[in-house]
Amino acid sequence: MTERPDTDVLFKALADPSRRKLMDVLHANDGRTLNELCEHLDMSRQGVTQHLNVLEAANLVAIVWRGREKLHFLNPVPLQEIYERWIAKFERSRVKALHGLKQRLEAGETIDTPKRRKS
Amino acid sequence: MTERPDTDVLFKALADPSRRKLMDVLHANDGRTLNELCEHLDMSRQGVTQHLNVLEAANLVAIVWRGREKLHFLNPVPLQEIYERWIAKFERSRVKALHGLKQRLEAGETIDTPKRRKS
DNA sequence: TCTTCAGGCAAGTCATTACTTGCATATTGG
DNA sequence: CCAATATGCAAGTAATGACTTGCCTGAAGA
Repeated sequence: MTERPDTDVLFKALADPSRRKLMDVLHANDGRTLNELCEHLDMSRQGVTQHLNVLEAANLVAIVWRGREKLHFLNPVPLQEIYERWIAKFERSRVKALHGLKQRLEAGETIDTPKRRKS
Repeated sequence: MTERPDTDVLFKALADPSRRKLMDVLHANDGRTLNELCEHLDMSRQGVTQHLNVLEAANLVAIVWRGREKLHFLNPVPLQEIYERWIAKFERSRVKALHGLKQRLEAGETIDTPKRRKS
């Protein structure tokens, strides 16, 4: 049960606030050009381009050329993979997890600790 | 509609394959000690500790001390935030997005392009 | 046609991150 | 009480990532 190769690309694409912002902007109004997107980010055009390349590599954004301008469209499909692989899977185990906690704690004696600080 | 501050910490925590692996291991069997977790990762104990600290900061893993050993438990709650803030939100707009694509393309004339290569 | 506009490519810088090694501390079991 | 075990803390390194600047190319419109 090893990880699909594009999973890493996907998560890394979502890991940057500027890229999430770009997705938000596209979500509000899909099909924008590069220059339009630049107006929402406080960085150089090339910076935005690089972020968009990452999103495109993760298949979260699709590109269509219209003449000299580049239109960007959201593709939410990969997000579905995250849902299935992560959210659903872990949500199902929520009750189980808390149950396991109790079991383990009751097995060992000590619970609270003296000298150890960190949580 | 700006991003909650812990959102970034959460996404960054999920962005590393070793950390996702740790979550998988905990999902398979919750409540493991640090040493047990180390057996599944090909790196030094301190490396694993640092990854676990990131997961703990993101509130994805909870720690309980039992004597000298540190038990780790999954907390799937933050994943739910991702679902609501990201998956559900963008999934709802899937049809809308593709519709917008058609509209934009029909508005402009050119669709296919000559000299431009990329995508 | 020729200037303006939209965007690409390359290389360099700076910060962050992943990981290591070495040593210190607390707990447990004999 | 003491050796072995479980983990923490600090500092260093090497790689990755985010962003910039400068220059180049192709399409549009007066």
